[in-house]
Amino acid sequence: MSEIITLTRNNDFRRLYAKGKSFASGVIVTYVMKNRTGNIRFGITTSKKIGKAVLRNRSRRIIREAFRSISADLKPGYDLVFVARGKTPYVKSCDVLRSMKKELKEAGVLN
RNA sequence: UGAGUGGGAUAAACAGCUGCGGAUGCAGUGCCGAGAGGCCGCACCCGAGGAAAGUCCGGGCUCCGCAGGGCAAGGAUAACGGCUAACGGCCGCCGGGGGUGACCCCAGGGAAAGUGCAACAGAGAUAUACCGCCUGCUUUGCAGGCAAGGGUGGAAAGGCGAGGUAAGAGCUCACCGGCGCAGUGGAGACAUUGCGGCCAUGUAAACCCUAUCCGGAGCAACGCCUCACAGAAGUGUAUUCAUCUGCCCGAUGGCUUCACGAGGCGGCACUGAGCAGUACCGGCAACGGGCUGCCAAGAUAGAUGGCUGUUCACGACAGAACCCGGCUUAUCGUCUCACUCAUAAA
RNA sequence: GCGGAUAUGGCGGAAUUGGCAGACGCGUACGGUUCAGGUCCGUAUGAAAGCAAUUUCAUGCAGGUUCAAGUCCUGUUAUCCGCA
Repeated sequence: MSEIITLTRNNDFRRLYAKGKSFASGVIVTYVMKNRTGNIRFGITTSKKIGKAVLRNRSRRIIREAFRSISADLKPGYDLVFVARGKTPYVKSCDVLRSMKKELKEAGVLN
């Protein structure tokens, strides 16, 4: 039985940026790395480049919603970080879902 | 009808399913953790803004010694009267400026307390005599008088007209302006009337002077708890040191400097300078009082998303983070109230 | 949360107490020197209008004070930095 944990520490994010594999599309960038906990751990990055607070919140919500609908089909034991890009707050969540699916399949995390 | 001025309200709406955060009630005392603590089920309710923003002011709250005295230094404000917990805010009013008008704008104290600066131009810039005008003489000029006219400049010794004179000049007079004194009105700024009388430019968003006000730091404040650690250097009992800066006095403390890990809870959402309404009372108004109703975000990587359907004007600026009162800035529109001008009609 | 700094041609970077802004260097273009290139020397170089003389607009942006603002004041935008 695996559970979903939110990444909070800056350390974890740094480790993923440095050592994780990355997959990119126009709306989202995904960093993937195996961990030994047996759980799925994920985090979302929305930098100030995206825009003001409203746009950053919007990006985060869309990504979280896409992740929620896909999370049942994930293999356990991975750390994931999703980075929003400039376009992200202006697209619909199904677009994010599509590219997230594609990137996770490429990474081999998807069942 | 057109053009405009000043306020106010609103911030797409409705339905269904699902997802997220929180309060309350009920229940197992089940699960996780070394511990402080945390998590899980069901029901029902609530869940961003007019600016939540900028952090420009004023408070509350907390700690620093509960906040002391004097002189400095620094900062803020600036007609007058009021409102307010307070304010650099608001209301009223005065003065000045703009607009045909509704109305709008003004850092709006002091330049005879002192200092500085005013480039270039110009004869001369706080002082003067270049061209001039007038008189006299020994007449290509010299001496004396004058400051009206010319020219320069942002600014040239109140303005304009008349009298006056050798030529001129507030030298005299009328009007205007400004200054001083007195009277009247007003709570006051001030207005107005009378008399006297006319030498001193501008700049204080230059230094400065006057009046009033200001202790510092901030919720990563601060308090409590759990596990871990209990170290190194310096001062030597008060003439030193610390408490926002300097000096003096006073007070308190006994230590000061460096090092000081990981985590949890409270603070924190609460009856509060509270919010909404009002055919009520006082006040021109800001506002105060009365009455009625309500107590409905509270996260901690940070809650509002997704899908479906319908409608329209097709949706701007934009996300609470300790809490209030303002100011400023951003903003697609829609509705509404009062008023002004023009035209037409009555 | 608290606090500070900066913004000037294509680039770097001057401009004393407010008083002629675009100094100076780099770059670019043209010309000269050379058989050729480099070096070196000279001229031009913010934008718009105009044949030209010249005029207007230009110090991040919007206002204000002043006779006069890159400089002083207020608001605002962007960038950078410090402390906890």
